[in-house]
Amino acid sequence: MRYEAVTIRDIAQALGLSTSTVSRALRDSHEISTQTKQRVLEYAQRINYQPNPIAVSLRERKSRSIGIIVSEIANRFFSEIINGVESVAIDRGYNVIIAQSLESAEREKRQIQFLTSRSIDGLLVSVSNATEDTSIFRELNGKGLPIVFFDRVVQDIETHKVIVDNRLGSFEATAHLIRKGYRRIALVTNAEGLSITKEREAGYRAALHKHGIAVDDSLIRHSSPGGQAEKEALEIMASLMALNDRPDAIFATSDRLTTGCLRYLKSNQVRIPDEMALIGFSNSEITELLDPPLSIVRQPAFEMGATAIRMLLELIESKRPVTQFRTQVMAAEHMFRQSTQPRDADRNKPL
Amino acid sequence: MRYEAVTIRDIAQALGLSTSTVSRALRDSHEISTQTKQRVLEYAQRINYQPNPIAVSLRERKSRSIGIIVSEIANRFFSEIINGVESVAIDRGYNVIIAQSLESAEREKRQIQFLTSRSIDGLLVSVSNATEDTSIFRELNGKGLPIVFFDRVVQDIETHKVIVDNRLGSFEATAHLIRKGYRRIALVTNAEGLSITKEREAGYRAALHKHGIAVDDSLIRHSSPGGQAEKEALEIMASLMALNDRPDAIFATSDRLTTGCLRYLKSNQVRIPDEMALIGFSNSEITELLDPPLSIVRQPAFEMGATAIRMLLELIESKRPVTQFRTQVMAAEHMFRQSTQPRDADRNKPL
DNA sequence: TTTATTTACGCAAACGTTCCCGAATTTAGC
DNA sequence: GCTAAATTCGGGAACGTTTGCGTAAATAAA
Repeated sequence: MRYEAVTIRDIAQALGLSTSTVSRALRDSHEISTQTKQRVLEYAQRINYQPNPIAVSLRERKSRSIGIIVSEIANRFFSEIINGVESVAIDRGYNVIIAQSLESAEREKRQIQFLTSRSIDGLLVSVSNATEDTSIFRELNGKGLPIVFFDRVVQDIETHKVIVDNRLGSFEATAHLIRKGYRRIALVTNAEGLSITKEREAGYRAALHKHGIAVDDSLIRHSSPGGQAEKEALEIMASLMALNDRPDAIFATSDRLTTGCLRYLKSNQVRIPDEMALIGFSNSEITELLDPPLSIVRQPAFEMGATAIRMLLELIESKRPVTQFRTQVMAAEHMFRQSTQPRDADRNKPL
Repeated sequence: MRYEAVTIRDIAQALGLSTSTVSRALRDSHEISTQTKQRVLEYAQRINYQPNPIAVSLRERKSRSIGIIVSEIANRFFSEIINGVESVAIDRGYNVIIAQSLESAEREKRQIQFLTSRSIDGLLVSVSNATEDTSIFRELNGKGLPIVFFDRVVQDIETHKVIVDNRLGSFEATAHLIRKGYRRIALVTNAEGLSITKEREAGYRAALHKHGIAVDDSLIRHSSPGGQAEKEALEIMASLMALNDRPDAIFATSDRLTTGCLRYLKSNQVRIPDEMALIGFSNSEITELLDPPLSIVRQPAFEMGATAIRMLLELIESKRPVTQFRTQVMAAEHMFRQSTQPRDADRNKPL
């Protein structure tokens, strides 16, 4: 509290009571008479008493604040997640401290140390694409800090997790392309090592396999950890276009990558979908206004955030240590638009 | 701190010192011998001592955290602002607690009370478009809480502010349309009462006036406070299109409004810019990928956030009360693209 | 040698709560 | 009427720091 705040002691003195009585009255303890409670409550109301959360935190050894670390706030997917987190946190009396890793392992570590040094009660994390060493999470979790992973999880740490069904989401996007007649489908995907990368790649492979299409590893491209995804997408696209047997469709697995691919195709006047189809993961709200309207797979970010924080609060507020952990899997949503339409003429023409 | 944290007392006991000596050694006080400091520092390092920020806050009566309230996180403009804020806050050892008003006056008030009850050292605010009663800011500021307004400021509260040159930004956007041959330019703008609304409208009027075009008030439309901007943009557009003398260009003054206008035009197959030109405020990074590539006025959000927090820290860390306040004005940036091209044929054809 | 000054440290209070424990008063049990 | 139990409250410690003040030892000034 700043500016001469009114404390519990002020109330006590004014009413001729002790601080302990006032405290108890305020917390509606059974061992305070109803009339005393009445007096205290009334007076507290009148002078606008606000308990000092810092003092409470010190005493209770918890801060009623949780930390969340994402790769980047200015990314619609994550800002929607944060919205979801915030919406339930506020109701439960928690505040959320937001930090971003900006896809840097060092920055991630620094931010997490910062968060934990600020006495958070729990941590929500989606790891950066550059983190290889996950020991910090293991240590913190081992020491008793409740952690819930979302989106980009670390597999071998036992705790609650919330993810989308990346495999199915990718499978369906790929299958859609195949149904529309595309055969040489390139996968432009995130950094290797990320959980979501593996899952999405698996879905892509499964779809190809199911339709009897051989996987061409030269069509599978990963962005590098810590890099600028959008810029890398441009380079990846350039190299894909330089192939003798260039792909006829692109499946990009993140917002930034999708944007990068689209940007490349447009600035090089590659017609979409005639020369190259495009579908990608995205949570942007204006993909249908793009040229062409973009087919996307969309993640239920808000709900993911909301479930993640609920799970975290469950851990935080649990009386005894939790040993049973869940992984909540949510379905991705697909919007098929013009960027993956079958090519008008070409389709019926034999190759 | 959670999980059996190591305290200053642990160090004291281990080294046979008093807590005060340890504290002073840690803070490099001159009244502790260099060798004692050495021992303390070394041991603290070894057992990974982290000062408890809660205890420090209680003692120091400040929390080294600041609050920021914006209308909506999932808005590129504001998330960029937050990025700017965060980037300098972290360096200065502050953390930022983010809250959103979602354009609701009640929610804004609740959030601010929440923030202040969490003992923040200062507040960064961009008011919601529904707030009429600004007394809460005045009270808090009067009680000594440092406040810096950004973007949507409240005029008559004396404190630091950071805004963009809305008037000039609008003037130039409007003048651009005029130069391109458009004459009936509609202004689709934010809720009345917002500082930015007035400034942007003024710029629009000034540009028309300078070019000898009479202002037609039927072409000036405000979204309503607290409403869904994008949805309202659709309605506004419908009513503008129903006009006998419909406009030939739209100037939208916010991200959401711009998107709404574009969405309307596209879904009603109104050709842009042939039938209707469009320019709007936006901080989206993919406006050039839209159909058609969109002309925009872009605000230097990151820098705005950075300057706002610097100003706030200046207030917070000032020894004596600050009485001299500044309003930092930054320039908006314009990108003129296809959505405001002169109409090919029409332009040379007499009406 | 005596007195003043510096150096280096410890004691204890304070920040605003919560809660264990004890005590005074009232009520119940018989 | 007396003991036992319940009810209602206060004292005070504790959470982990910082800091004003006091003080012993060491050094300097006289």
